[in-house]
Amino acid sequence: MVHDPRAPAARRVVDEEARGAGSGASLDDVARLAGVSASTASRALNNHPQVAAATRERVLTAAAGLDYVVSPEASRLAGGTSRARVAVVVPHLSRWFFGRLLEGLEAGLHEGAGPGVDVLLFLVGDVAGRRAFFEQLPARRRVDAAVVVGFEVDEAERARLELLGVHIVSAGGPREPFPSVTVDDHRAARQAVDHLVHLGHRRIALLASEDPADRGPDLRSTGYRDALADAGPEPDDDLVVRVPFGGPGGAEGMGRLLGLRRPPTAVFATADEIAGGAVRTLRRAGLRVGADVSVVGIDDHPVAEVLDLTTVAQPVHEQGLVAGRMVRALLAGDAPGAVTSRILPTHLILRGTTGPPP
Amino acid sequence: MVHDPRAPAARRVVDEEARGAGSGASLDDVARLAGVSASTASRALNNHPQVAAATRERVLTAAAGLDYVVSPEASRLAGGTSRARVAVVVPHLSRWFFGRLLEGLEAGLHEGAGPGVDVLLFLVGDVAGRRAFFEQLPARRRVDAAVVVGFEVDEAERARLELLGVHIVSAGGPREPFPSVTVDDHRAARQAVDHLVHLGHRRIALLASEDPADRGPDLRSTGYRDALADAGPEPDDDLVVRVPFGGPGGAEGMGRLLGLRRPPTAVFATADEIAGGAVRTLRRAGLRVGADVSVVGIDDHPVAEVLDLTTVAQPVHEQGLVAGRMVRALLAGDAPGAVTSRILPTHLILRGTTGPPP
DNA sequence: AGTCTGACCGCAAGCGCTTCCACGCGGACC
DNA sequence: GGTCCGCGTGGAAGCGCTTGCGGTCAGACT
Repeated sequence: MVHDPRAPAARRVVDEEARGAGSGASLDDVARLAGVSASTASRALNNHPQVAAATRERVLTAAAGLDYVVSPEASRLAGGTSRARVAVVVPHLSRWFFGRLLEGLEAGLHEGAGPGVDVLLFLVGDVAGRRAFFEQLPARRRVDAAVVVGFEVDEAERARLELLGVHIVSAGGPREPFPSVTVDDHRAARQAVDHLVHLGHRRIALLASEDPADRGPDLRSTGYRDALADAGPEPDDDLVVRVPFGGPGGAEGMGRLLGLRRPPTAVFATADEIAGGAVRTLRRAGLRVGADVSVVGIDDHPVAEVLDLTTVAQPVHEQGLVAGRMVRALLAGDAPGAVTSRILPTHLILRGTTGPPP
Repeated sequence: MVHDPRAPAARRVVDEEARGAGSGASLDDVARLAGVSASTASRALNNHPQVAAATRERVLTAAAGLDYVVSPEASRLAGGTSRARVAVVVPHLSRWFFGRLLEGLEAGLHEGAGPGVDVLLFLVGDVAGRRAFFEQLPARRRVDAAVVVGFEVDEAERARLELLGVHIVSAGGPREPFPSVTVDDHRAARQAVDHLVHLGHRRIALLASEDPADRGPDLRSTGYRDALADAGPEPDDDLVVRVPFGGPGGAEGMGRLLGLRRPPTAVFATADEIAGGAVRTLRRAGLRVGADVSVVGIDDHPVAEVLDLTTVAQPVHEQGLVAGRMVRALLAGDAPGAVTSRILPTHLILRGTTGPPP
């Protein structure tokens, strides 16, 4: 921003430069070329029924010839209809889960007819970034809806958005009091651990992400705990290992477990990516995965297929899809209360990394 | 807000509904509450030096109390400073490469001080979607710059954007006549294949993605061909297999190679994800990867680490980062010619899936 | 003491568009 | 043959903000 009052011209020049050549054609130009008034030109361009076909044609031609594009600012400001804007807030993008979910979200947001929406991307890795998002959003940008992916929104944040009239939906995170779509992580973990129990395992380890932000209150860990509690084996804290998210973390955690006096016969990892690392360590140690030691993960990440990893699949793309539809419903005027949250089912996929204990 | 008793009220109501509760506070409200004129309020909010500290304080307090947020439309329309908008155009999101690159891009776009930018996400999977993007962009939305990730932009498309004053930069795709950042895929392929050649392999297969859109004109394949041509082994079409991108594709392609009368002793896959599938097939077939058959990929995808896969790493995050900086330079007024394209280096990472032929 | 200089502030003019209203006009009607 | 009607159009009023310009004071000068 230039404060010097003597420099209006300068600012304009900078502006032009910054914005590029920028077609300068305005609605008035189009109207003039078509020999009509701006009002008529506007009506013609907006497909108003009240303009004569011939006139409309003339206006459209003029607009095309001038490479005219409406100024979205002016249009929206003047009360014209304009595409909705939705913010997508994600903590990561390089993890498969988030990318995949976003693909579904995109599909859900654009499916059907309608005017379509613009998607604003906000990558808020850490808590600070998240807080900044919720504080800044109002300050300068403005969206009609926000979908948060994979993390919990606290009440204050939600209230702030609602105050601004921003719809909010959550996908792939914890259950929320507002429209959300997710899976039952607690149950998914139980499916995984129950499977190990049914195979006869008693010493089952937990390999969990140490990042508290991952999957909110760690339902997958409590699912593990509850499954064990029901099954009989008394908990052994040595068998619970927390590691950084990802393959290297899993590999290192598995190493620690192998160093135990009484190593586990099976391992439940809270994510396939962690499980993958564990598998690698086991193989390197010369152990046969699925025979000497069983490993099960969650997600059905592509790596699971490659590793022949038993896992509990969750419908990631679909969570995004459903969330996208929810946003559209909200944007169409449905009351938030009328948009029902959904919990999508998960299911065990049997592959080669699990088997009875040796 | 005064309500005209007649028709306008109806419009307003619809608006309110569509936009949600929407705080109604306008600049005038703030000004009134603070006991100043709108001009002064505006200046105070925009940190203009010409307002008395006490006044500014009063305005800020009023604004906070009213939960006031500027209307970006009005602000931008009136010539106020506003954050730039950049479109990010990607063909996929669930693939690691794109997500990872976008993380770098985000970082590059937001680094340093400056006003920051808004990122509009466009997911254009197929050619039709891409075409639609380049045609639609002008129609309704408006961005200041676009970065295309991982695909080629044809001259007509580029010209269209330039006409509209939209800067464009390319990342992770082919080299372009406009600012772009990428790696030398041809060279990367050579690094991989040369490695196999140096180990003594003569029958080296190519496992390539069949999607012609992947990596544009398939430089990795030609890199393979050229490396072989230089090394001596005469080309054998049986050893060239094209498969759908991904693990399953790689697995199936490897199966085909294994069925050959004279199977290869080494395989070069144009992506780690494909290589991963190949490794799986080999293991299932009871072959020792790295001893009986060597496999090398490209990318240094996380799966490579887990599979202990030899690969040629490319700096994905950094490509995004550099692209983001280029956009900022362009937005700051640098001429496109002054922003030099970059080709980032790749390097071989030796792991366990390659070794001398049996 | 009179003038001058700034610091602060209000006025008003738009930014480019949409929409309400009024208006002219030709045909359908009695 | 004069109304009435409705279609197609232009005029004008904003949407909410920014900013050049000019006015109003308080001190700081001479």
